[in-house]
Amino acid sequence: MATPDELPRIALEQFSSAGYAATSLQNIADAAGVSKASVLYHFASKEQLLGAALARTVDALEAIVASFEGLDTSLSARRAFLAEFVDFLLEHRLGVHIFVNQADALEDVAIIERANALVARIAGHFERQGGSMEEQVRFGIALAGAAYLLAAAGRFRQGPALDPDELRPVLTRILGELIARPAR
Amino acid sequence: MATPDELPRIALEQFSSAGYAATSLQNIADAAGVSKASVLYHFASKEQLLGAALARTVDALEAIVASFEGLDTSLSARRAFLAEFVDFLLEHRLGVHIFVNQADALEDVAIIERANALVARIAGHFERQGGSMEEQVRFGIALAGAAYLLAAAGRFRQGPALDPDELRPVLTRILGELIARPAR
DNA sequence: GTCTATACTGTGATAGAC
DNA sequence: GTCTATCACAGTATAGAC
Repeated sequence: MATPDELPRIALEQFSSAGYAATSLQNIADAAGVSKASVLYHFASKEQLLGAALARTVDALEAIVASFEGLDTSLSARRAFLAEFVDFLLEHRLGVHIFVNQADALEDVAIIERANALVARIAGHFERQGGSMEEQVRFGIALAGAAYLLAAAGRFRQGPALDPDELRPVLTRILGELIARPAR
Repeated sequence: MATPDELPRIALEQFSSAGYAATSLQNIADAAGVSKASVLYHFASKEQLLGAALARTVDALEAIVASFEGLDTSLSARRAFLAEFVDFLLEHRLGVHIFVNQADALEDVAIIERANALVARIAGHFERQGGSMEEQVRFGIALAGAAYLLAAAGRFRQGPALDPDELRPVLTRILGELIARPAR
């Protein structure tokens, strides 16, 4: 039986893998070993539980965006952003997965709106730099591709699951090619 | 009021954007201008409607996989595959979006299992060529990134929505960098 | 072939005992 | 703070009139 402060983590796992709509409070209560009513004692609604599950992820994203917007538009600044961003993706992979894959299904949920606005700010910054549609596309592929990969890591792989520490340099290199290349 | 053969297309749009679980038969019936019972007259269950909505996409994917597995592992063969693949992504963007983003939420649905097996075959082919975990990661990012971008195109963009014909060369170049690079 | 009406199940949320 | 019991409602699916 899980303690109440573990509920957001348990909920996050299910919201990420099965989807918010497809995950019932009963599912979460069962996984936590408590009753549905007990879950709703700590979080007044399913939506508030989602908010609690995503709070740390949105805070981390906000910190990244704030520091990023203070930088100039040089390649080295992009590379610095990238390192931060990869760490963020690795640490908050389930939350990011929800933002990317369920953003429009959950578009009227407060915390999702907040996250969408933050992603739009990053994307806008990248677009202003390159000015081209291609830069926008590159950023979208990098974000969504990484989010998918980290949440689904191992689904299509026969071998052992992907290890975060093994993944970090690979992800940094690939995302670097996408969004922090030298200008052509 | 839509004709019955338009129902799969209408359903596909909603399943892709709002998610399968979050889309009710009532939503689909309303969008089609018919009653819920009428939808269920043509498709015996919600799951069968999903199957009809995804049928063309899975068929197209199967054709691509079959032709691809007949090829050798040269760079030119990869490039040929890529051209086919980009066309497939552009034409079936909503279906691909469902496969990528809702695959594990729908893992016990027959047509999703079929699609998962096909994607695993492509991924396995790519892995065999490169042999490295990085090749697998590159493929995952390319697939999921493109799927997200095409389904969500314009969500984070202030300007006009992305045009498929404008997008094709850009997508081909970016995915080419990811999965059809010259060997290093 | 489309509709209204209905059966049945599961949902989010609340009340109240302990 | 956790539980059982219950509420009102929406979900899929079916029955039967037309």
